[in-house]
Amino acid sequence: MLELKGENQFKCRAYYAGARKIETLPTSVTELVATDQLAAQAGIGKALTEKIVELVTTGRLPYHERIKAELPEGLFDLLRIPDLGPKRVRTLYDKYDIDSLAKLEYVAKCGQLKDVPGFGAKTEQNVLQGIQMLKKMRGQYLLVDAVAVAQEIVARIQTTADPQRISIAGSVRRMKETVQNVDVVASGDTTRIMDALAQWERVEAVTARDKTQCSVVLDTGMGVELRVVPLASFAFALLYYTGSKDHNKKLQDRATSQFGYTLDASGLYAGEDEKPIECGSEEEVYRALDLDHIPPEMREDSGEIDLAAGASVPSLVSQEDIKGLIHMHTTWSDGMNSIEEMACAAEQLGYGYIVITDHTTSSHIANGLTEERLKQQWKEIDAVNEKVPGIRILKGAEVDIKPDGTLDYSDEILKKLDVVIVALHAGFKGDRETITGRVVKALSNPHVHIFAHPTGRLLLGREPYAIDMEAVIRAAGENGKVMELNANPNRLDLNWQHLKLCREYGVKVSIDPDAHRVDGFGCMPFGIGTARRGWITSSDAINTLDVDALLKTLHKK
DNA sequence: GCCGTTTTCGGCCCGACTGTTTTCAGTCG
Repeated sequence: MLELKGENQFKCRAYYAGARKIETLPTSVTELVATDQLAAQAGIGKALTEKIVELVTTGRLPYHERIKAELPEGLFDLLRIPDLGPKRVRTLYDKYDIDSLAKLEYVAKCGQLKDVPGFGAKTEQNVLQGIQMLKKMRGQYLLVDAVAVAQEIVARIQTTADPQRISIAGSVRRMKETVQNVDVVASGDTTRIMDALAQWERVEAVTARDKTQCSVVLDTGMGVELRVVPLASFAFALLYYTGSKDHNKKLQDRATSQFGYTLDASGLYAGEDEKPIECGSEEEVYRALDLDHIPPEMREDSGEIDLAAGASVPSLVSQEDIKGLIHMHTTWSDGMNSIEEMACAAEQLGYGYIVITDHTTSSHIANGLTEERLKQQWKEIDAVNEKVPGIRILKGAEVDIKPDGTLDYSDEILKKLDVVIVALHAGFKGDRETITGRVVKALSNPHVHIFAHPTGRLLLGREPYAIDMEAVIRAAGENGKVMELNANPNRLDLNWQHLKLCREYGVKVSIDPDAHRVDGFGCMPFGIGTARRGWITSSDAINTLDVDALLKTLHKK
Protein backbone atom coordinates (compact mmCIF):
# COMPACT_ATOMS: atom_id res chain seq x y z
CA MET A 1 0.00 0.00 0.00
CA LEU A 2 2.91 2.34 0.68
CA GLU A 3 4.22 1.55 -2.78
CA LEU A 4 0.84 2.47 -4.27
CA LYS A 5 0.95 5.74 -2.37
CA GLY A 6 4.32 6.46 -3.96
CA GLU A 7 6.27 6.27 -0.72
CA ASN A 8 10.04 6.03 -0.72
CA GLN A 9 10.92 2.64 -2.17
CA PHE A 10 13.44 1.93 0.57
CA LYS A 11 10.85 2.57 3.21
CA CYS A 12 8.62 0.07 1.42
CA ARG A 13 11.47 -2.37 1.27
CA ALA A 14 12.00 -1.97 5.02
CA TYR A 15 8.43 -3.20 5.56
CA TYR A 16 9.04 -6.16 3.25
CA ALA A 17 12.25 -6.94 5.12
CA GLY A 18 10.49 -6.67 8.48
CA ALA A 19 7.68 -8.95 7.35
CA ARG A 20 10.17 -11.48 6.05
CA LYS A 21 11.99 -11.35 9.36
CA ILE A 22 8.80 -12.05 11.30
CA GLU A 23 7.81 -14.86 8.94
CA THR A 24 11.10 -16.63 9.39
CA LEU A 25 11.43 -16.25 13.15
CA PRO A 26 12.20 -19.43 15.02
CA THR A 27 9.86 -18.19 17.76
CA SER A 28 6.48 -16.51 17.57
CA VAL A 29 6.25 -12.75 17.28
CA THR A 30 3.98 -12.73 20.33
CA GLU A 31 6.75 -14.23 22.39
CA LEU A 32 9.26 -11.66 21.15
CA VAL A 33 6.90 -8.87 22.08
CA ALA A 34 6.32 -10.37 25.52
CA THR A 35 10.03 -10.69 26.19
CA ASP A 36 10.91 -7.32 24.66
CA GLN A 37 13.18 -8.95 22.08
CA LEU A 38 11.56 -7.50 18.98
CA ALA A 39 13.78 -4.45 18.49
CA ALA A 40 16.85 -6.64 18.77
CA GLN A 41 16.01 -8.30 15.45
CA ALA A 42 17.98 -7.08 12.46
CA GLY A 43 15.71 -5.11 10.15
CA ILE A 44 13.17 -4.26 12.85
CA GLY A 45 13.81 -0.75 14.10
CA LYS A 46 11.97 1.75 16.23
CA ALA A 47 9.01 2.42 13.94
CA LEU A 48 8.33 -1.20 13.05
CA THR A 49 8.70 -2.27 16.66
CA GLU A 50 6.07 0.25 17.79
CA LYS A 51 3.63 -0.87 15.11
CA ILE A 52 4.15 -4.57 15.67
CA VAL A 53 3.77 -4.20 19.44
CA GLU A 54 0.54 -2.29 18.92
CA LEU A 55 -0.74 -4.91 16.51
CA VAL A 56 0.17 -7.82 18.76
CA THR A 57 -1.18 -6.31 21.98
CA THR A 58 -4.39 -4.71 20.68
CA GLY A 59 -5.02 -6.78 17.56
CA ARG A 60 -5.35 -3.59 15.52
CA LEU A 61 -3.15 -1.08 13.75
CA PRO A 62 -4.88 2.23 12.99
CA TYR A 63 -1.96 3.27 10.76
CA HIS A 64 -2.66 0.28 8.53
CA GLU A 65 -6.41 0.85 8.60
CA ARG A 66 -6.00 4.50 7.66
CA ILE A 67 -3.85 3.79 4.62
CA LYS A 68 -6.11 0.98 3.55
CA ALA A 69 -9.13 3.26 3.67
CA GLU A 70 -7.37 5.69 1.32
CA LEU A 71 -6.96 3.09 -1.43
CA PRO A 72 -9.74 1.44 -3.46
CA GLU A 73 -9.83 -2.36 -3.09
CA GLY A 74 -9.66 -2.80 -6.85
CA LEU A 75 -6.11 -1.47 -7.02
CA PHE A 76 -4.88 -4.69 -5.45
CA ASP A 77 -6.48 -6.67 -8.28
CA LEU A 78 -4.64 -4.49 -10.78
CA LEU A 79 -1.34 -5.27 -9.08
CA ARG A 80 -1.85 -8.96 -9.82
CA ILE A 81 -1.65 -8.33 -13.55
CA PRO A 82 1.81 -9.20 -14.88
CA ASP A 83 3.70 -6.09 -16.05
CA LEU A 84 1.64 -3.84 -13.77
CA GLY A 85 3.49 -2.74 -10.67
CA PRO A 86 2.82 -0.02 -8.15
CA LYS A 87 4.08 2.77 -10.39
CA ARG A 88 1.84 2.03 -13.34
CA VAL A 89 -1.16 1.22 -11.15
CA ARG A 90 -0.71 4.53 -9.42
CA THR A 91 -0.58 6.37 -12.75
CA LEU A 92 -3.78 4.65 -13.87
CA TYR A 93 -5.55 5.58 -10.66
CA ASP A 94 -4.27 9.14 -10.24
CA LYS A 95 -4.57 10.30 -13.83
CA TYR A 96 -7.37 8.18 -15.24
CA ASP A 97 -9.43 7.13 -12.23
CA ILE A 98 -8.98 3.45 -13.05
CA ASP A 99 -9.48 1.50 -9.83
CA SER A 100 -10.85 -1.88 -10.93
CA LEU A 101 -10.21 -4.70 -13.38
CA ALA A 102 -13.49 -3.88 -15.12
CA LYS A 103 -12.52 -0.25 -15.76
CA LEU A 104 -9.06 -1.22 -16.91
CA GLU A 105 -10.41 -3.85 -19.27
CA TYR A 106 -12.83 -1.36 -20.76
CA VAL A 107 -10.10 1.22 -21.38
CA ALA A 108 -7.74 -1.41 -22.83
CA LYS A 109 -10.43 -2.85 -25.09
CA CYS A 110 -11.22 0.62 -26.40
CA GLY A 111 -7.55 0.92 -27.34
CA GLN A 112 -7.02 3.89 -25.04
CA LEU A 113 -4.57 2.26 -22.66
CA LYS A 114 -1.77 2.38 -25.21
CA ASP A 115 -1.99 6.18 -25.19
CA VAL A 116 -1.31 6.45 -21.45
CA PRO A 117 2.27 7.70 -20.87
CA GLY A 118 4.52 4.74 -20.10
CA PHE A 119 2.14 2.32 -21.80
CA GLY A 120 2.04 1.21 -25.41
CA ALA A 121 0.41 -1.25 -27.78
CA LYS A 122 2.30 -4.25 -26.41
CA THR A 123 1.54 -3.44 -22.81
CA GLU A 124 -2.11 -2.95 -23.71
CA GLN A 125 -2.20 -6.48 -25.14
CA ASN A 126 -0.28 -7.91 -22.18
CA VAL A 127 -2.71 -6.26 -19.77
CA LEU A 128 -5.70 -7.71 -21.60
CA GLN A 129 -4.07 -11.15 -21.47
CA GLY A 130 -3.36 -10.67 -17.77
CA ILE A 131 -6.98 -9.78 -17.11
CA GLN A 132 -8.10 -12.93 -18.95
CA MET A 133 -5.72 -14.97 -16.78
CA LEU A 134 -7.11 -13.44 -13.59
CA LYS A 135 -10.67 -14.09 -14.74
CA LYS A 136 -9.77 -17.71 -15.38
CA MET A 137 -8.30 -18.00 -11.89
CA ARG A 138 -11.19 -16.36 -10.08
CA GLY A 139 -12.82 -18.82 -7.74
CA GLN A 140 -9.85 -21.18 -7.90
CA TYR A 141 -7.79 -22.14 -4.88
CA LEU A 142 -4.47 -23.83 -4.37
CA LEU A 143 -4.69 -27.49 -3.39
CA VAL A 144 -2.62 -26.82 -0.27
CA ASP A 145 -5.19 -24.31 1.01
CA ALA A 146 -8.14 -26.54 0.16
CA VAL A 147 -6.54 -29.54 1.85
CA ALA A 148 -6.01 -27.52 5.02
CA VAL A 149 -9.68 -26.49 5.02
CA ALA A 150 -10.90 -30.01 4.25
CA GLN A 151 -8.81 -31.56 7.00
CA GLU A 152 -9.99 -29.03 9.54
CA ILE A 153 -13.63 -29.64 8.63
CA VAL A 154 -13.21 -33.41 8.92
CA ALA A 155 -11.49 -32.98 12.29
CA ARG A 156 -14.27 -30.67 13.54
CA ILE A 157 -16.96 -33.12 12.54
CA GLN A 158 -15.06 -36.01 14.05
CA THR A 159 -14.64 -34.31 17.41
CA THR A 160 -18.10 -32.78 17.70
CA ALA A 161 -20.49 -35.04 15.76
CA ASP A 162 -19.13 -38.57 16.11
CA PRO A 163 -19.77 -39.64 12.49
CA GLN A 164 -19.93 -43.31 11.50
CA ARG A 165 -17.82 -42.61 8.45
CA ILE A 166 -16.34 -39.47 6.92
CA SER A 167 -13.99 -38.64 4.08
CA ILE A 168 -12.73 -35.81 1.96
CA ALA A 169 -14.02 -36.22 -1.61
CA GLY A 170 -13.98 -34.22 -4.83
CA SER A 171 -11.01 -32.75 -6.63
CA VAL A 172 -9.19 -32.29 -3.32
CA ARG A 173 -9.15 -36.07 -2.88
CA ARG A 174 -7.98 -36.45 -6.47
CA MET A 175 -5.16 -34.01 -5.59
CA LYS A 176 -5.95 -31.64 -8.44
CA GLU A 177 -3.44 -28.78 -8.26
CA THR A 178 -6.10 -26.08 -8.06
CA VAL A 179 -9.70 -26.58 -6.98
CA GLN A 180 -12.93 -24.63 -6.87
CA ASN A 181 -14.40 -26.05 -3.70
CA VAL A 182 -14.10 -28.66 -0.97
CA ASP A 183 -16.28 -31.77 -0.90
CA VAL A 184 -16.85 -33.91 2.18
CA VAL A 185 -18.99 -37.03 2.49
CA ALA A 186 -20.16 -38.37 5.86
CA SER A 187 -22.59 -40.79 7.47
CA GLY A 188 -24.13 -40.45 10.92
CA ASP A 189 -26.31 -37.97 12.79
CA THR A 190 -27.21 -35.54 10.00
CA THR A 191 -28.08 -32.58 12.22
CA ARG A 192 -24.98 -32.80 14.37
CA ILE A 193 -22.70 -33.32 11.39
CA MET A 194 -24.14 -30.39 9.46
CA ASP A 195 -24.12 -28.16 12.54
CA ALA A 196 -20.44 -28.92 13.02
CA LEU A 197 -19.80 -27.33 9.64
CA ALA A 198 -22.44 -24.59 9.68
CA GLN A 199 -21.32 -23.32 13.09
CA TRP A 200 -17.64 -23.13 12.17
CA GLU A 201 -16.41 -19.55 12.73
CA ARG A 202 -14.90 -19.41 9.26
CA VAL A 203 -18.30 -19.94 7.60
CA GLU A 204 -19.49 -16.69 6.07
CA ALA A 205 -22.83 -17.97 4.78
CA VAL A 206 -24.83 -21.19 4.64
CA THR A 207 -26.03 -21.18 1.04
CA ALA A 208 -28.08 -24.38 1.08
CA ARG A 209 -29.13 -26.94 3.62
CA ASP A 210 -31.51 -29.87 3.39
CA LYS A 211 -31.61 -33.51 4.57
CA THR A 212 -28.66 -34.60 2.46
CA GLN A 213 -26.52 -31.59 1.75
CA CYS A 214 -25.10 -28.56 3.50
CA SER A 215 -23.33 -25.94 1.38
CA VAL A 216 -21.40 -23.07 2.87
CA VAL A 217 -19.11 -20.27 1.75
CA LEU A 218 -16.02 -19.55 3.82
CA ASP A 219 -14.38 -16.22 4.64
CA THR A 220 -11.98 -16.74 1.73
CA GLY A 221 -14.86 -17.23 -0.69
CA MET A 222 -14.13 -20.93 -0.95
CA GLY A 223 -17.23 -23.12 -1.12
CA VAL A 224 -17.71 -26.31 0.89
CA GLU A 225 -20.21 -29.05 -0.01
CA LEU A 226 -20.98 -31.52 2.75
CA ARG A 227 -23.11 -34.56 1.93
CA VAL A 228 -24.54 -36.73 4.69
CA VAL A 229 -25.67 -40.11 3.38
CA PRO A 230 -26.99 -43.39 4.84
CA LEU A 231 -24.20 -45.71 5.91
CA ALA A 232 -25.15 -48.24 3.23
CA SER A 233 -24.63 -45.56 0.56
CA PHE A 234 -21.36 -44.20 1.89
CA ALA A 235 -18.98 -46.01 -0.49
CA PHE A 236 -21.14 -45.13 -3.50
CA ALA A 237 -21.45 -41.49 -2.45
CA LEU A 238 -17.72 -41.25 -1.81
CA LEU A 239 -17.01 -42.68 -5.26
CA TYR A 240 -19.57 -40.43 -6.92
CA TYR A 241 -18.55 -37.19 -5.20
CA THR A 242 -14.86 -37.89 -5.67
CA GLY A 243 -15.36 -37.94 -9.44
CA SER A 244 -14.17 -37.00 -11.87
CA LYS A 245 -17.44 -36.67 -13.74
CA ASP A 246 -15.96 -38.34 -16.80
CA HIS A 247 -14.63 -41.21 -14.70
CA ASN A 248 -18.07 -41.68 -13.14
CA LYS A 249 -19.72 -41.64 -16.54
CA LYS A 250 -17.43 -44.41 -17.78
CA LEU A 251 -18.14 -46.48 -14.66
CA GLN A 252 -21.89 -46.02 -15.06
CA ASP A 253 -21.72 -46.97 -18.75
CA ARG A 254 -19.73 -50.08 -17.87
CA ALA A 255 -22.18 -51.03 -15.12
CA THR A 256 -25.08 -50.77 -17.56
CA SER A 257 -23.57 -52.19 -20.73
CA GLN A 258 -21.64 -55.12 -19.23
CA PHE A 259 -23.78 -56.07 -16.21
CA GLY A 260 -27.18 -54.49 -16.68
CA TYR A 261 -26.64 -52.60 -13.41
CA THR A 262 -27.49 -49.05 -12.50
CA LEU A 263 -24.80 -47.08 -10.62
CA ASP A 264 -25.41 -43.74 -8.96
CA ALA A 265 -24.47 -41.82 -5.81
CA SER A 266 -26.81 -43.91 -3.67
CA GLY A 267 -25.86 -47.43 -4.75
CA LEU A 268 -25.46 -50.13 -7.35
CA TYR A 269 -28.66 -51.82 -8.49
CA ALA A 270 -29.14 -55.06 -10.43
CA GLY A 271 -31.71 -55.94 -13.02
CA GLU A 272 -35.30 -54.93 -13.59
CA ASP A 273 -36.28 -55.02 -9.93
CA GLU A 274 -33.27 -52.84 -9.03
CA LYS A 275 -32.00 -55.10 -6.29
CA PRO A 276 -29.24 -53.24 -4.40
CA ILE A 277 -25.75 -54.76 -4.41
CA GLU A 278 -24.09 -54.04 -1.10
CA CYS A 279 -20.63 -52.51 -1.09
CA GLY A 280 -18.87 -51.25 2.01
CA SER A 281 -15.91 -49.73 0.23
CA GLU A 282 -14.89 -48.29 -3.11
CA GLU A 283 -12.78 -51.41 -3.67
CA GLU A 284 -15.95 -53.48 -3.48
CA VAL A 285 -17.75 -51.23 -5.95
CA TYR A 286 -14.92 -51.56 -8.44
CA ARG A 287 -14.81 -55.31 -7.85
CA ALA A 288 -18.56 -55.58 -8.52
CA LEU A 289 -17.79 -54.07 -11.92
CA ASP A 290 -14.92 -56.54 -12.40
CA LEU A 291 -12.33 -53.82 -12.00
CA ASP A 292 -9.24 -53.44 -9.86
CA HIS A 293 -9.30 -50.58 -7.41
CA ILE A 294 -8.38 -47.26 -8.99
CA PRO A 295 -6.69 -44.70 -6.72
CA PRO A 296 -8.56 -41.34 -6.61
CA GLU A 297 -5.64 -39.48 -8.19
CA MET A 298 -6.02 -41.57 -11.37
CA ARG A 299 -9.73 -41.00 -11.85
CA GLU A 300 -9.55 -38.59 -14.78
CA ASP A 301 -10.86 -40.83 -17.57
CA SER A 302 -7.49 -40.99 -19.24
CA GLY A 303 -7.31 -44.75 -19.70
CA GLU A 304 -7.39 -45.86 -16.06
CA ILE A 305 -10.54 -47.95 -16.41
CA ASP A 306 -8.99 -50.03 -19.19
CA LEU A 307 -6.00 -50.64 -16.95
CA ALA A 308 -8.27 -51.70 -14.10
CA ALA A 309 -10.16 -54.05 -16.40
CA GLY A 310 -6.87 -55.65 -17.38
CA ALA A 311 -5.67 -55.94 -13.79
CA SER A 312 -2.75 -53.67 -14.63
CA VAL A 313 -3.29 -50.58 -12.48
CA PRO A 314 0.24 -49.43 -11.61
CA SER A 315 1.32 -49.42 -7.99
CA LEU A 316 1.68 -45.69 -7.52
CA VAL A 317 4.47 -44.01 -5.60
CA SER A 318 3.67 -43.13 -1.99
CA GLN A 319 5.31 -41.25 0.85
CA GLU A 320 6.81 -44.47 2.24
CA ASP A 321 8.77 -44.93 -1.00
CA ILE A 322 10.58 -41.61 -0.68
CA LYS A 323 14.11 -42.22 0.60
CA GLY A 324 15.65 -38.79 0.27
CA LEU A 325 15.09 -35.16 -0.68
CA ILE A 326 16.71 -33.51 -3.67
CA HIS A 327 16.65 -29.75 -4.33
CA MET A 328 16.77 -27.40 -1.38
CA HIS A 329 18.31 -24.08 -0.47
CA THR A 330 20.14 -22.90 2.62
CA THR A 331 21.39 -19.63 4.07
CA TRP A 332 24.30 -19.95 1.62
CA SER A 333 21.92 -18.55 -1.03
CA ASP A 334 18.27 -17.60 -0.47
CA GLY A 335 17.23 -20.23 2.08
CA MET A 336 16.27 -19.46 5.68
CA ASN A 337 17.97 -22.38 7.44
CA SER A 338 21.52 -23.63 7.67
CA ILE A 339 22.78 -26.87 6.14
CA GLU A 340 22.77 -28.44 9.59
CA GLU A 341 19.21 -27.34 10.34
CA MET A 342 17.99 -28.72 7.02
CA ALA A 343 19.85 -31.99 7.65
CA CYS A 344 18.45 -32.44 11.15
CA ALA A 345 14.92 -31.66 10.05
CA ALA A 346 15.11 -34.17 7.19
CA GLU A 347 16.61 -36.79 9.48
CA GLN A 348 13.75 -36.31 11.94
CA LEU A 349 11.30 -36.92 9.12
CA GLY A 350 13.03 -40.22 8.42
CA TYR A 351 14.81 -39.37 5.18
CA GLY A 352 18.16 -41.02 4.45
CA TYR A 353 19.76 -38.21 2.48
CA ILE A 354 19.36 -34.65 1.27
CA VAL A 355 20.96 -32.81 -1.63
CA ILE A 356 21.91 -29.19 -1.01
CA THR A 357 21.31 -27.26 -4.23
CA ASP A 358 21.84 -23.57 -3.69
CA HIS A 359 21.60 -21.03 -6.49
CA THR A 360 24.54 -20.14 -8.71
CA THR A 361 26.33 -16.93 -9.67
CA SER A 362 23.78 -15.49 -12.10
CA SER A 363 20.98 -15.56 -9.54
CA HIS A 364 22.19 -12.36 -7.92
CA ILE A 365 18.98 -11.65 -6.12
CA ALA A 366 19.04 -15.11 -4.57
CA ASN A 367 22.62 -14.55 -3.40
CA GLY A 368 23.84 -17.19 -5.84
CA LEU A 369 27.15 -18.90 -5.08
CA THR A 370 30.28 -18.24 -7.10
CA GLU A 371 32.44 -21.31 -7.71
CA GLU A 372 34.68 -20.02 -4.95
CA ARG A 373 31.86 -19.82 -2.39
CA LEU A 374 30.58 -23.20 -3.55
CA LYS A 375 33.91 -24.75 -2.62
CA GLN A 376 33.68 -23.16 0.81
CA GLN A 377 30.21 -24.61 1.16
CA TRP A 378 31.60 -28.08 0.52
CA LYS A 379 33.75 -27.77 3.63
CA GLU A 380 30.68 -27.02 5.70
CA ILE A 381 28.79 -29.94 4.14
CA ASP A 382 31.71 -32.23 5.01
CA ALA A 383 31.66 -30.94 8.57
CA VAL A 384 27.91 -31.38 8.98
CA ASN A 385 28.16 -34.89 7.54
CA GLU A 386 30.56 -35.66 10.39
CA LYS A 387 28.38 -33.98 12.98
CA VAL A 388 25.02 -35.42 11.88
CA PRO A 389 25.74 -39.07 11.12
CA GLY A 390 22.09 -40.12 10.78
CA ILE A 391 21.66 -38.63 7.35
CA ARG A 392 23.85 -38.24 4.27
CA ILE A 393 24.25 -34.74 2.83
CA LEU A 394 25.10 -34.62 -0.86
CA LYS A 395 26.63 -31.71 -2.76
CA GLY A 396 24.58 -30.18 -5.51
CA ALA A 397 23.58 -26.93 -7.16
CA GLU A 398 20.61 -25.40 -8.94
CA VAL A 399 22.54 -24.06 -11.90
CA ASP A 400 21.20 -21.25 -14.04
CA ILE A 401 20.80 -21.94 -17.72
CA LYS A 402 22.17 -18.83 -19.35
CA PRO A 403 20.55 -17.10 -22.36
CA ASP A 404 22.72 -19.08 -24.80
CA GLY A 405 21.95 -22.41 -23.16
CA THR A 406 25.34 -22.72 -21.49
CA LEU A 407 25.60 -23.12 -17.74
CA ASP A 408 26.65 -20.88 -14.92
CA TYR A 409 29.46 -23.15 -13.67
CA SER A 410 32.41 -24.65 -15.48
CA ASP A 411 32.40 -28.35 -16.31
CA GLU A 412 35.34 -28.78 -13.90
CA ILE A 413 33.11 -27.72 -11.00
CA LEU A 414 29.97 -29.47 -12.27
CA LYS A 415 31.67 -32.86 -12.47
CA LYS A 416 32.65 -32.65 -8.82
CA LEU A 417 29.03 -32.28 -7.71
CA ASP A 418 26.90 -35.24 -6.69
CA VAL A 419 23.73 -33.78 -8.23
CA VAL A 420 23.48 -31.03 -10.84
CA ILE A 421 20.07 -29.44 -11.27
CA VAL A 422 19.58 -26.93 -14.08
CA ALA A 423 16.78 -24.40 -14.34
CA LEU A 424 15.62 -21.25 -16.08
CA HIS A 425 15.38 -18.15 -13.93
CA ALA A 426 15.38 -15.41 -16.56
CA GLY A 427 14.31 -14.77 -20.10
CA PHE A 428 10.81 -16.16 -19.55
CA LYS A 429 9.44 -14.03 -22.35
CA GLY A 430 11.48 -15.72 -25.02
CA ASP A 431 9.70 -17.53 -27.84
CA ARG A 432 9.12 -21.27 -27.94
CA GLU A 433 12.09 -22.09 -30.15
CA THR A 434 14.49 -19.99 -28.08
CA ILE A 435 13.48 -21.36 -24.70
CA THR A 436 13.23 -24.96 -25.88
CA GLY A 437 16.63 -24.59 -27.54
CA ARG A 438 18.25 -23.25 -24.38
CA VAL A 439 16.93 -26.17 -22.34
CA VAL A 440 17.76 -28.85 -24.89
CA LYS A 441 21.30 -27.51 -25.10
CA ALA A 442 21.64 -27.48 -21.32
CA LEU A 443 20.44 -31.09 -21.19
CA SER A 444 23.19 -32.09 -23.60
CA ASN A 445 25.82 -31.23 -20.98
CA PRO A 446 27.11 -34.59 -19.68
CA HIS A 447 27.38 -33.33 -16.09
CA VAL A 448 23.73 -32.29 -15.80
CA HIS A 449 21.26 -34.58 -14.04
CA ILE A 450 17.90 -32.89 -13.46
CA PHE A 451 15.84 -30.14 -15.13
CA ALA A 452 13.94 -28.27 -12.42
CA HIS A 453 10.43 -26.76 -12.45
CA PRO A 454 10.29 -27.34 -16.20
CA THR A 455 7.37 -25.11 -17.21
CA GLY A 456 8.09 -22.26 -14.80
CA ARG A 457 4.41 -21.83 -14.03
CA LEU A 458 3.19 -20.38 -10.75
CA LEU A 459 -0.28 -21.70 -10.02
CA LEU A 460 -2.85 -18.89 -9.98
CA GLY A 461 0.01 -16.49 -10.61
CA ARG A 462 2.03 -16.95 -13.76
CA GLU A 463 1.49 -18.86 -16.96
CA PRO A 464 4.21 -21.31 -18.10
CA TYR A 465 6.83 -19.92 -20.41
CA ALA A 466 6.61 -20.98 -24.04
CA ILE A 467 8.33 -24.35 -24.16
CA ASP A 468 7.92 -27.49 -26.25
CA MET A 469 7.70 -29.91 -23.36
CA GLU A 470 7.57 -33.00 -25.53
CA ALA A 471 10.82 -31.97 -27.24
CA VAL A 472 12.41 -31.36 -23.84
CA ILE A 473 11.24 -34.69 -22.46
CA ARG A 474 12.50 -36.43 -25.59
CA ALA A 475 15.87 -34.71 -25.17
CA ALA A 476 15.92 -35.76 -21.53
CA GLY A 477 15.30 -39.33 -22.61
CA GLU A 478 18.06 -39.27 -25.22
CA ASN A 479 20.56 -37.83 -22.73
CA GLY A 480 19.53 -39.91 -19.73
CA LYS A 481 18.37 -36.85 -17.78
CA VAL A 482 15.71 -36.62 -15.09
CA MET A 483 12.70 -34.29 -15.09
CA GLU A 484 11.75 -32.63 -11.83
CA LEU A 485 8.32 -32.69 -10.31
CA ASN A 486 8.61 -29.63 -8.12
CA ALA A 487 6.40 -30.25 -5.08
CA ASN A 488 6.06 -26.62 -4.08
CA PRO A 489 2.26 -26.09 -3.88
CA ASN A 490 2.59 -22.94 -5.97
CA ARG A 491 4.29 -24.85 -8.74
CA LEU A 492 3.46 -28.58 -8.93
CA ASP A 493 5.56 -28.54 -12.05
CA LEU A 494 5.55 -30.87 -14.07
CA ASN A 495 1.82 -31.43 -14.23
CA TRP A 496 0.20 -34.86 -14.53
CA GLN A 497 -0.08 -34.81 -18.30
CA HIS A 498 3.64 -34.11 -18.67
CA LEU A 499 4.41 -36.82 -16.15
CA LYS A 500 2.55 -39.36 -18.25
CA LEU A 501 4.65 -38.20 -21.18
CA CYS A 502 7.78 -38.85 -19.11
CA ARG A 503 6.59 -42.40 -18.54
CA GLU A 504 6.01 -42.85 -22.25
CA TYR A 505 9.53 -41.68 -23.05
CA GLY A 506 11.04 -43.67 -20.18
CA VAL A 507 12.25 -40.52 -18.46
CA LYS A 508 12.68 -40.68 -14.71
CA VAL A 509 11.22 -38.11 -12.35
CA SER A 510 12.59 -36.48 -9.21
CA ILE A 511 9.93 -35.41 -6.70
CA ASP A 512 11.59 -32.42 -5.09
CA PRO A 513 10.61 -30.10 -2.23
CA ASP A 514 12.62 -27.07 -3.51
CA ALA A 515 12.63 -26.13 0.16
CA HIS A 516 13.87 -22.71 1.26
CA ARG A 517 13.40 -23.54 4.96
CA VAL A 518 12.79 -26.65 7.03
CA ASP A 519 9.02 -26.18 6.77
CA GLY A 520 9.39 -26.55 3.03
CA PHE A 521 9.69 -30.31 3.38
CA GLY A 522 5.98 -30.33 4.25
CA CYS A 523 5.07 -29.90 0.60
CA MET A 524 6.10 -33.43 -0.34
CA PRO A 525 2.53 -34.84 -0.09
CA PHE A 526 1.47 -32.47 -2.87
CA GLY A 527 4.35 -33.58 -5.06
CA ILE A 528 3.53 -37.20 -4.40
CA GLY A 529 -0.17 -36.58 -5.09
CA THR A 530 0.71 -34.96 -8.41
CA ALA A 531 3.07 -37.83 -9.22
CA ARG A 532 0.24 -40.28 -8.59
CA ARG A 533 -2.00 -38.25 -10.92
CA GLY A 534 0.69 -38.83 -13.54
CA TRP A 535 0.72 -42.60 -12.81
CA ILE A 536 4.27 -42.40 -11.47
CA THR A 537 5.41 -45.55 -9.67
CA SER A 538 8.24 -45.95 -7.22
CA SER A 539 10.56 -47.13 -10.00
CA ASP A 540 9.72 -44.13 -12.21
CA ALA A 541 11.16 -41.79 -9.57
CA ILE A 542 14.79 -41.39 -8.48
CA ASN A 543 14.45 -40.19 -4.92
CA THR A 544 12.82 -43.51 -4.10
CA LEU A 545 16.33 -44.97 -4.41
CA ASP A 546 18.67 -45.16 -1.47
CA VAL A 547 21.70 -42.90 -1.63
CA ASP A 548 24.10 -45.39 -3.20
CA ALA A 549 21.65 -46.44 -5.88
CA LEU A 550 20.83 -42.80 -6.58
CA LEU A 551 24.47 -41.87 -7.14
CA LYS A 552 25.01 -44.96 -9.27
CA THR A 553 21.99 -44.09 -11.43
CA LEU A 554 22.98 -40.46 -11.87
CA HIS A 555 26.65 -41.07 -12.56
CA LYS A 556 26.54 -44.14 -14.80
CA LYS A 557 28.19 -43.39 -18.08
C1' DG B 1 12.33 2.80 7.65
C1' DC B 2 16.78 0.62 8.87
C1' DC B 3 21.49 0.72 9.67
C1' DG B 4 26.32 1.78 10.30
C1' DT B 5 29.41 4.88 10.81
C1' DT B 6 34.59 7.81 7.65
C1' DT B 7 28.24 7.90 13.41
C1' DT B 8 22.71 11.57 12.65
C1' DC B 9 23.41 11.21 6.79
C1' DG B 10 23.48 8.54 2.78
C1' DG B 11 22.94 4.16 0.91
C1' DC B 12 19.96 0.44 0.87
C1' DC B 13 20.57 -6.89 -3.25
C1' DC B 14 21.08 -6.15 -8.68
C1' DG B 15 21.04 -7.37 -13.40
C1' DA B 16 18.10 -8.65 -17.39
C1' DC B 17 14.49 -7.69 -20.00
C1' DT B 18 10.77 -5.23 -22.16
C1' DG B 19 8.66 -1.74 -24.15
C1' DT B 20 8.78 2.49 -24.04
C1' DT B 21 11.42 5.78 -25.38
C1' DT B 22 15.12 8.03 -28.30
C1' DT B 23 18.06 7.26 -23.19
C1' DC B 24 15.46 5.02 -19.65
C1' DA B 25 11.59 3.60 -16.32
C1' DG B 26 9.20 -0.15 -14.62
C1' DT B 27 8.87 -4.86 -13.58
C1' DC B 28 10.61 -9.17 -12.47
C1' DG B 29 13.21 -12.92 -10.42
